[in-house]
Amino acid sequence: MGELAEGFDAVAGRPKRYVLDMYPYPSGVGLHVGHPLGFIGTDVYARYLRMTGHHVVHSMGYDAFGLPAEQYALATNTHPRLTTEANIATMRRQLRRLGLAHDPRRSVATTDPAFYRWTQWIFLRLFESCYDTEADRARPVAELEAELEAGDREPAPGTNPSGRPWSELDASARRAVLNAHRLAYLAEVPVNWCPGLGTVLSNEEVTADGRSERGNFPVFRRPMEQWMLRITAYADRLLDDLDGLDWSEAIKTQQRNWIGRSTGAQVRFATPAGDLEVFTTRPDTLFGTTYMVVAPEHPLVEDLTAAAWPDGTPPAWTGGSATPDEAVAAYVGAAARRSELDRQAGDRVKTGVFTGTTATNPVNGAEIPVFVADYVLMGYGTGAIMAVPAHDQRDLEFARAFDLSVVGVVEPSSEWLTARSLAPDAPATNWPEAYVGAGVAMASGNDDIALDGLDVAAAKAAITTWLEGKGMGAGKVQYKLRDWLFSRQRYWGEPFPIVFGTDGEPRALPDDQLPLELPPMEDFTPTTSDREDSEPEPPLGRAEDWTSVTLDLGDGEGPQPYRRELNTMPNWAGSCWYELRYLDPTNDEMLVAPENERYWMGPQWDGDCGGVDLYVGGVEHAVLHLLYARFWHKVLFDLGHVSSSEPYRRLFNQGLIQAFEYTDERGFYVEAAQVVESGGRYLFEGRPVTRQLGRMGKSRKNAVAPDEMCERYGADTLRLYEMFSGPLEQSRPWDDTAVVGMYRLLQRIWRVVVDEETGAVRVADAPPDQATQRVLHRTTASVREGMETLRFNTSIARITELTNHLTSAHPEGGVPREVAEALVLLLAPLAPHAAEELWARLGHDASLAHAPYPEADEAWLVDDVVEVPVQVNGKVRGRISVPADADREALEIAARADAKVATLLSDATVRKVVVVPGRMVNFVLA
RNA sequence: GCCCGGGUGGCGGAACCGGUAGACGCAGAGGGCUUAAACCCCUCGGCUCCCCAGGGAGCGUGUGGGUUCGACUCCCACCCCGGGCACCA
Repeated sequence: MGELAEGFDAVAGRPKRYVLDMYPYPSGVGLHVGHPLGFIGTDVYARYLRMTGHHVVHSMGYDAFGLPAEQYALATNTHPRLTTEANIATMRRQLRRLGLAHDPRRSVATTDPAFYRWTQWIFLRLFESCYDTEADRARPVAELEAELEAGDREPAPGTNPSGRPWSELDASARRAVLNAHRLAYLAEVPVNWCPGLGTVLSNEEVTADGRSERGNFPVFRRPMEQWMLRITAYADRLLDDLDGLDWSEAIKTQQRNWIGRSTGAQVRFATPAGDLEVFTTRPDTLFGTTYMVVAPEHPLVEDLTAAAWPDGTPPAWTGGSATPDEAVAAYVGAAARRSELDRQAGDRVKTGVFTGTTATNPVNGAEIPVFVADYVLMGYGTGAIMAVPAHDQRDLEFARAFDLSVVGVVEPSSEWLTARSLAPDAPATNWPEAYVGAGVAMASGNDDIALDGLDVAAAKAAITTWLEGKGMGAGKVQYKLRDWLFSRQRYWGEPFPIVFGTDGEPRALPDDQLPLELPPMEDFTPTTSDREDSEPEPPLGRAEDWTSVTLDLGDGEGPQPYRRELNTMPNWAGSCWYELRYLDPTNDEMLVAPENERYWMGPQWDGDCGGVDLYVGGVEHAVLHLLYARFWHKVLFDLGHVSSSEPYRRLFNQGLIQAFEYTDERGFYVEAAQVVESGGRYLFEGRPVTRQLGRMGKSRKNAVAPDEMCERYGADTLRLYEMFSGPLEQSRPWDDTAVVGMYRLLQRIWRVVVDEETGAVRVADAPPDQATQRVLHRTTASVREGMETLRFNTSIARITELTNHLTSAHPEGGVPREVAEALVLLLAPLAPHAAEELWARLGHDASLAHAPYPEADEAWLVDDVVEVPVQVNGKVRGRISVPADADREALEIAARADAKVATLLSDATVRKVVVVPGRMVNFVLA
């Protein structure tokens, strides 16, 4: 340990360090051509970096291929496309052909016990760490406990339900307080239970229509005791630190939306059933609150339900029931039966029933009705809202449906009023929609406070201060982000390094007892079911010798009987930190030596967060892997294990190779390979089908196998084609016929060096002529630029131009050796196999993998003579050849001398002459 | 509905900071080599029209305006395509 990562590519005396990482599986471990794009792109770049003198660690991503295929498929039971060994064998073969064969030295197999060990080690750090609400940094729970014991601080608000001081708490209450601070904790939480997969899923793994992201099975909500990771403690930093990252705005926006920070206030409304708390982003509109709503799942629903309808209750509020009890029970029951799908795909007509109870508006003492309605979600805020129909569209729709009053408390702008043909003094009741724009407060005052005339921000601040002073509310930041559900009922995954004593309390395994390996099992399939009420049965529960053990945890208790945790960690666990392991892959004392981490990933300049220099991955990990990994990395940073505060400084999202897919009149996919085109129409078995561009996949019957292309043209042709067809970040269709172009290019380059008849080298020792020098250096500069900016397509175009120049300048061979060698070196990162072979034929013994990449000589980049366009009134009317350094005057004289221009100028008045030296001349006529 | 991307020849795509639009490749046309085909090599090509084989004119980067001597590039409005979020108070 401690040696500067020999990495895998370390070269003595090459000090420029570079970490290149990729997450190569855009969507599961299927076989589609999106993968080679990422693979090849990073490989090209890594080869270029090595040749330009960088010290490179090039990770090959989070390796799922270390698994025995059958076990993997059975254990996960989630990849419809990866179910046979043949599939994996095909993928491996494909990688071999691409020259990217599985190399054990370069891969960190996350299923390797040595890797498990450190994943489990990090989990224990999470379990034994808390976050401090004041410092918002991870630190050992033991520190917090000592401070509480010494009376230096009190438990953070919300972590101590009893409210009594630490010294008066019994052992179990103290554990509960500490648990409420831990970054990894057990909790009975409503989870996403997916019987089809036999496991629970995290929020991020559930799609918007309530199905599993993998396998597309229905998902149900139910309470279960599960391991949770307190990612919410990092919400602010995960949000704020996005600003310093070199990531696409699209991904940053997705993370921002997912974290969903909103600032507002929590306000308490008094009701006969107790206080009802709401969260609002618009406390300034408190005076416009005309009713309240609680979600059907709200714990106070029952208490809020009155014994009888108050006098004068409108019939529409009662849901047709004789008593509030009946009405609320019917509504809550109906809401519970509606699936997530119905609830969101519905027509969004506002429904609800009155509870029969009123609440008191704290600012004006008004008695306002409390409703139960499903447009309020239990999962956000407090599950209850104050409704301000004048300034919230949803509330307005509900108010209109139930004939509730609408009170405007923010003056609409005059534009808004005129656009709706409203008089300035039109009452809010007449507004066609809620006013949500900026404006000053009106009709908002009581004996104590007056908001009238304040703008929205000032009014928010004033009312929040007032509420705090009265003890009726407080400023509050609310997040959409939830804690991360971290248990899975699967066999395959890291077992938790946790055992339970006879008291039922969780205990950490000591670090020196890691790794905890999975027990060998005959049958490790999850128990799946199609019944919503089925019970989760983790496969590990069937390994009885493993689950019940007698251990000495080194805690002074001696050997004791324990029961192991039966759940395993989700597949995201390993991918949260694997990039660190590449920096020090054989270290068996720590996950990564600090000096290695500092060298490769430490901050490079003032204010730099550090991290991987370039991370290539698909966009679909925006709120899964990329959020989880940032969270883990920040915890490791807080605990002092890494010096970088972010894992991936720069993120590059590669595009996918797409393919045309064809559907028949019923909308079913037909075999794309058998569709024929005729006269602009597409026919399958004689019947017309519709064509669409989409992702490749077996189910879409449009997958093309790169294998065939490799077979026919070789890996280099495939690499070149994939890189050439467009920029790396862009998705684009696969075109079988276009592949041949790159094959021809390689053949022409081959023939520059080798005589095909005799096999002899046909380069000449003569020096290149001026024209060739110019093309060579120009090409070199452009190719380098394309490489730096990951625009490999333009680099290949420039190499093609150089090749075209050489073949036409030397049709019989005899290309100057130094030019031929430069050409081969330029090509090397893109087509390494062919380049290596040519390099050897040119008489070099050593590989060109670390040969210096050609450099452009500035002297050859400037032309003596340039051709510039001459415009008349902005239209090009001629071209002139002038010395490159010609001044304005000389340019104008030359331009006027051009025969055609002279004709156009002869009987016109030149009003103005614009001359850009070296660029163009423009005559503006009167 | 909101938030991100993106619209350039028959096709994939080039074009630095506002300065020759269409590099490079595919497909296509014509020619060479060949008994023939394939491979390979050479030439041509944005669209429309005009003179007559070499040029000339007009129109052209989703649409409509604007700024500028000059706009694929900058500004305003709109249309279309792709992706994400979606009753988040």
